[in-house]
Amino acid sequence: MDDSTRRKYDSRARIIKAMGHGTRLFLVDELSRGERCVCELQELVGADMSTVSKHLAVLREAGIVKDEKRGNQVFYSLRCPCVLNFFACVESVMQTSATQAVELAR
Amino acid sequence: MDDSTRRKYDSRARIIKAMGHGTRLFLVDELSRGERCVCELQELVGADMSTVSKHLAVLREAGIVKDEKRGNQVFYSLRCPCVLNFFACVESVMQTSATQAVELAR
DNA sequence: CTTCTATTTGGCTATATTGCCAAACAGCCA
DNA sequence: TGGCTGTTTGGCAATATAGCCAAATAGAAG
Repeated sequence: MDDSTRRKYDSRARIIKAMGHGTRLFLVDELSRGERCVCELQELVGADMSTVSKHLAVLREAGIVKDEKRGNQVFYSLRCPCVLNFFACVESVMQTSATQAVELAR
Repeated sequence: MDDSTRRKYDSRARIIKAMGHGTRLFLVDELSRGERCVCELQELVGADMSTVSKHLAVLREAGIVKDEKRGNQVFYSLRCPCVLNFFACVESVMQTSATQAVELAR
């Protein structure tokens, strides 16, 4: 694999990797229902505010969410709702695994 | 977020995370064109065979690929071709970022 | 200006991931 | 059996990530 090919896959993987964490996946799912401010998200996640803020920064740097400051709050929302397609595919992978596990057990 | 919710998102994130690495994303892309044995993939990736094997193990454990031993070779193939949907979405995220960057520059 | 609230950043430790080498393993063939 | 090829596993060092606390920043309101 040459350098430019590697860069191409690395940059794409970076976006996927941003969703590859339980908390961040939860944030994306929650944002699919509309914009939320950091404090709302922090409440839902139940982690330190700084932790949630850093997760949101990862999603923002990957281009998955955007932020908008209003007053002294920051509202986050999905920039590319297509990321929700991931959920259906992941369910299908889990389904396939589960089905196969049952078949093996028979 | 309660424990069962956390587990739910963690297990889904684990699948996404498996794709969140340049080499593994490349492997999935290559496997979308048909099954390949480890030595073919190793040739294409250009890393140590053990490295490629470990990446394939990550994809296998996530349920994304399956392996089949024939003779003394192991052939890998996609178990859930829907993962290819990720590519289109990732392109769209990159497109959005690029478009916005251009607009900001104007 | 001071204070208060909301958020981000810096810094740290604990943990996880990556990629290489060497060794183990498995199937094939002489 | 012994050697050969293809693959996986164990182990290690380097690097990256996660999450907490404390400190910095920014806007709002007194």
